[in-house]
Amino acid sequence: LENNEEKLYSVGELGQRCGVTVRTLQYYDKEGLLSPSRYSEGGRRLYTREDIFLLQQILFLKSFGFSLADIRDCLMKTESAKEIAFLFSQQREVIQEQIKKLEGIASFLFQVIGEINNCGEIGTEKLVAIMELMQQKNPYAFLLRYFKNDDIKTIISTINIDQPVEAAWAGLFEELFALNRAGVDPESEQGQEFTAKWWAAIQTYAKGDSGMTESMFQMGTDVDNWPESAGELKIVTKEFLAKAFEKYFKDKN
Amino acid sequence: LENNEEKLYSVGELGQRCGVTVRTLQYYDKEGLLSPSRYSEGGRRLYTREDIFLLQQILFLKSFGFSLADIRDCLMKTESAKEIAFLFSQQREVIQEQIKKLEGIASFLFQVIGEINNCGEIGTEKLVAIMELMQQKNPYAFLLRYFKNDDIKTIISTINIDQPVEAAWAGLFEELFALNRAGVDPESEQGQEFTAKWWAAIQTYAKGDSGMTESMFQMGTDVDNWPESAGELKIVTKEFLAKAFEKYFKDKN
DNA sequence: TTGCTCCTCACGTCACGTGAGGTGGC
DNA sequence: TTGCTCCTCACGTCACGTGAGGTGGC
Repeated sequence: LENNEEKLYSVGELGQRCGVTVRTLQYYDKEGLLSPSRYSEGGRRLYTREDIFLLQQILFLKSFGFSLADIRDCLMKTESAKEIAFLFSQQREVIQEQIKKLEGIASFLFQVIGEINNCGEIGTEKLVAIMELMQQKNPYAFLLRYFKNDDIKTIISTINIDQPVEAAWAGLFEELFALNRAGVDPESEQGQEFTAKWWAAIQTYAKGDSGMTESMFQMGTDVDNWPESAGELKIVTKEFLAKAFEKYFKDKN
Repeated sequence: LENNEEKLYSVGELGQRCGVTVRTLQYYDKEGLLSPSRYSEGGRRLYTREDIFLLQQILFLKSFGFSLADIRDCLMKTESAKEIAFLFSQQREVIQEQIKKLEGIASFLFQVIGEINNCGEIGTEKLVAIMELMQQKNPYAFLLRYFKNDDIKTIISTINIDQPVEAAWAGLFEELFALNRAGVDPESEQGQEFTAKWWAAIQTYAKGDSGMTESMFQMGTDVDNWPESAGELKIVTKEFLAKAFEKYFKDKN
């Protein structure tokens, strides 16, 4: 109960919000995957932000089919915000890969449906082909290498020395939040000027990352699904960026 | 060893191509999920096309986290090609939903990364927000209703009475295969004329299905990942459609 | 004080994995 | 005949689920 103490979560609270049961958290504790850094006087588990980020990593890796034993070996204790940002960008890349894979399956299904409607039949081998596509020996094994490597922290600190791109984005985000707080209209001249800068940054940043531009296009469309705890980010995205880009693209065409 | 017998798979063969072990197929048999419709003289399991389509349904539903008990109740024995086509189109819709969800997560991650680089910190609640997004109480429960309903077959037969859209696609596919077999150059006038028709059909068909257009844009880009057993479909898509659309969009801009 | 959450055993379960010992099929 | 696949028990395991009996905290 100190003064500027950060929020702590109990097993039940955390479980509910993250979609896991109390029993699961107790099990992870017993197995040494995730032990809470604090306990109440009565011996109850209290999870800090560090613990929660570990849980986030666990659930992410688990969703790609890794065993708890594998996961245990490559969890990364977070010491700086940069490290978190780095791991998040890794996760985003993996998700982008997954999206591509699913798009491949969807388009193949579409073709097969067309062929069935045409021939009135489907061959055994085409069925098998679909299943080969769906399993596709998970190409995420590289994840373990990425995460397992103890040098990651060194790599990150190296990267940090010169990263003009990251710095540029930090500046843009600062500006975005400032504009929103100042109540600037996203459709105003000032708002549209900022939107143009943001768009230019996307174009630069998305270079060589085909999924990124799409990801940014999608931005805003899914805001309604974001949970309440997204906080200011949700408001800024919905109230400012969504409106700003709507007008921006309307004017462009 | 009859004359026009279709290809049969043994446990090992099927397992290898579908990414499951022999033991798994034996287990599914014992549990009554999937028993092969034929056996060799020596009592070995032989899987027909019907069985394989059941396995396809099992693996698809399993990949969305359903238990084998749940799956057992809603497997659909396929009696007509139309039924297979219908179930495939359901699967494609679910995949499209999944893609949307992943895109939402990716864009949210991107925003959070930006905020971290800006503030140099990430709040506990924002971490939790990411996890709420990632779990998102699987919205695929409706799948069970879709598949479980015994009336599905009736529904399908009803739909079949008037389906000008499906008929149009069947015609287009027929034409596509014919053109390819006739060795028509996709970049020729005849080829481009066909491409325009195909594109128009996409525009119509994609109405109200936001993922569809994207899915079709992606078409061709992932062909290299398609397995060999995709057969003529792979060749037609790669050799004809991919080339045809490349030129088509080049000319359009 | 009441109701809810959380605690630790401990046994159960789901979906297979892993040999053990024997047969089928090219 | 050899090597590989496949067969059926049967016990093991991974990641929890499910009470059983008791305590913590607003």
